[in-house]
Amino acid sequence: MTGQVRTVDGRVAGRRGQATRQKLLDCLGEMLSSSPYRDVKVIDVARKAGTSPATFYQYFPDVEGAVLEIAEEMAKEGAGLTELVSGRSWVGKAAWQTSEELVDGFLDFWRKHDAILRVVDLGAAEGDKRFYKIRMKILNSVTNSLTDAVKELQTKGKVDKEVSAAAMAGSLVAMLASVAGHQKGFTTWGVKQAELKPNLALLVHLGITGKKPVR
Amino acid sequence: MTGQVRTVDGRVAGRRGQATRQKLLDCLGEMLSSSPYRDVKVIDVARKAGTSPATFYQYFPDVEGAVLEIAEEMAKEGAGLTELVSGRSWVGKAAWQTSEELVDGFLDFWRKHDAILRVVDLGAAEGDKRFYKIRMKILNSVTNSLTDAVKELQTKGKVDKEVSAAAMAGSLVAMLASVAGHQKGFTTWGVKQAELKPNLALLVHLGITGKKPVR
DNA sequence: TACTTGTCCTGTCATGCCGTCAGCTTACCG
DNA sequence: CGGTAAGCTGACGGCATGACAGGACAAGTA
Repeated sequence: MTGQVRTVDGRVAGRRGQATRQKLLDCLGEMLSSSPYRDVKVIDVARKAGTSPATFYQYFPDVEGAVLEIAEEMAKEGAGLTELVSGRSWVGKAAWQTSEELVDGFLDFWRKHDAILRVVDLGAAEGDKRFYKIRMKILNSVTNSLTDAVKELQTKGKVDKEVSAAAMAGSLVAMLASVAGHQKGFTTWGVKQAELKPNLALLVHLGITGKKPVR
Repeated sequence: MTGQVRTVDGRVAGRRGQATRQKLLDCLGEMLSSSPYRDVKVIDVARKAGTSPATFYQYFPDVEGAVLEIAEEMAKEGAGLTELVSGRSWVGKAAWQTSEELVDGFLDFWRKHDAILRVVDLGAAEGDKRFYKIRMKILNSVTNSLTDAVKELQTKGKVDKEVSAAAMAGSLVAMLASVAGHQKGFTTWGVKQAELKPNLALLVHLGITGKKPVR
């Protein structure tokens, strides 16, 4: 389905080529973690990978193109976030546990990939559809599951019909993503991780069920 | 207090100089709206302003420095967001109105300054303290007011003591900021502005008061 | 008006990154 | 061992960066 990995000039990448390519991606990932996106240069990535800029351009059209590649990879992993919601219960004590685990899982994922996610977020906010699609892919895996949860609670009459399930789920997920992206900021401001998580869980619970949690 | 506007080489900028400087800032602002941050070049800004790159460097150390300048200006305006919350009521029907107006005001502000806020957000996420400070200045104007509101409701016994007022306020504001930054994204995904706002207001209301709104 | 002073702008230059190409080296295969 | 395709890089024109010195300009002074 994905076809073979190809170089920019159309050749099929073999064993060695793929290794080089991967090394470049790894080095780019590291650079993104340590320096501002704006200052990441092709030549630096190449140097770090022990190769030349020309080699970089053999595999990627530009820095952005390579970032997209990394992001795509991460998005695949992000699809697994669905399991934080799907099949979970939103009733009684179980609902609280579901909320907590969702928040935990989400924050962990974000912390793990923060550098790339920053860039994806920027690209998406700037209106680049490719980045936006990737961001969607990750967030939707959670958003869709949450939307379903709300809808189900609505059919059971446990949540007001007026609530737009999609908007609610989307807002909650956006909140999680934003807070996750500024976790360091929160701690600097004096809010500790320990009190941040329960409050996020509380908001999730309130948003989905419309009620205070039973702990 | 702010002292005089100075050039990079220490001279005091006069009438004409300040005009040029401002023009450069304006043009930079426009460029940020129309092209990715990574691709904004000094030479383009200078050309757009009808001057030369050398002139740009007379007033700013680099693109980032100029962006900080614009952001600082915006932050001053952002301080006015406090009024969306301070002195408002969080009881009964008034609480719902307060929530709605907060969401409205916030989204408007973000839409107005979206380009520059994107960059500030990125800088803050990357750990740049200067950008982080600006982001704080804007968000705190709302966060602090909201924190006070929660604390007041807590002393009246209307909100659980366990809730961390700061964390709750911070999370809600982060949500608003994130959703605001991806407004276009939401509409693309099929969530209309009309249903987005009430749901955000609902979440704000739930988060602050812990109860469903009375409309 | 001519002169002086300090602000303001730009031409120019060395430096460094970008992105491409031709050509060399390496690996694989019959 | 030759052929073929993959893999890599030196080299190059082009462009942005950032610094400087010097010229243009406005305003005050005699």
